[in-house]
Amino acid sequence: MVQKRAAVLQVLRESEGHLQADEIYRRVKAYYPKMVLATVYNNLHALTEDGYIRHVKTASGADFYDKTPTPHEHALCASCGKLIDADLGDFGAMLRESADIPILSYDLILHTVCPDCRDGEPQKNI
Amino acid sequence: MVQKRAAVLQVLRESEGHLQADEIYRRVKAYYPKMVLATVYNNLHALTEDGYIRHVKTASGADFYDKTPTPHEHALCASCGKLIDADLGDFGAMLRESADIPILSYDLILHTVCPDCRDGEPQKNI
DNA sequence: TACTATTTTTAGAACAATTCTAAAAGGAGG
DNA sequence: CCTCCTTTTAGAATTGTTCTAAAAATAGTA
Repeated sequence: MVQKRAAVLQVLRESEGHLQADEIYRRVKAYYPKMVLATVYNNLHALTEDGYIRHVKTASGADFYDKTPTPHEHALCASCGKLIDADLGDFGAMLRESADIPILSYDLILHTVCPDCRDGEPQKNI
Repeated sequence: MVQKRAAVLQVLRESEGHLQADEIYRRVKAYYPKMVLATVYNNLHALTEDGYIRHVKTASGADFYDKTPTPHEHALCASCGKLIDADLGDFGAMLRESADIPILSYDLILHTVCPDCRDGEPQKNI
């Protein structure tokens, strides 16, 4: 793996877990000032293809990249805008059982208030 | 309700049920050639606010507007790109029960192959 | 090492869907 | 027929992402 790709991966792995492309860009730039946003996207795509990370699309706003590639669900905090992991048990199986059509895949984003914001802390996003 | 707003609503109501803004624009233009895309968006927002229709956001590509405002789930056909209704029983309740966090709302889009495409018909979107 | 092929990076333009802005037009009520 | 409020228009702006073509880096192999 080439240096800049490794840096993108490292930044994401050292993060809380879910970052948007522009935040990854800002962080990688600290190491590689010449880095360009297109390179971040290139590498995020490559890393996603290769199964190192996961691309989490959202209906509103920028997509996130998740350092954990194994399938699980996500929630967006309505207060601070952070993406957090959500445990829904074996939701996928349940979904497939209850649906009246064959499900190839699905995009699910829950909207919640994250624990930090619930406890009266952060809220950087209002 | 003013004429153009009514026309937007009518076009959607006379459709199969789920249209994107630019398709609504094209259809309304048949009645009002001077219609402008911004007006379609204005009216779609107003109609959504007033509960006449429903705004269905997607993670990839344009959003849809649904003539049926009552809550239900949706699936996108991977073959032709159409949005169709999906019956998932009382999915919302099930979701809230199985989640480890409070759920304010959620965005869910299933990916499927619609009945028409399954039966070897349409596929306009490949 | 030298040569070639492939991959990665860059810079900047392009893109798509949507929103914004400010002005013009339309309609409603007194 | 004024005045106010809503709707419409035209076009620019925005946002996040992708594309393009050229340059640079890297790898593979003789």
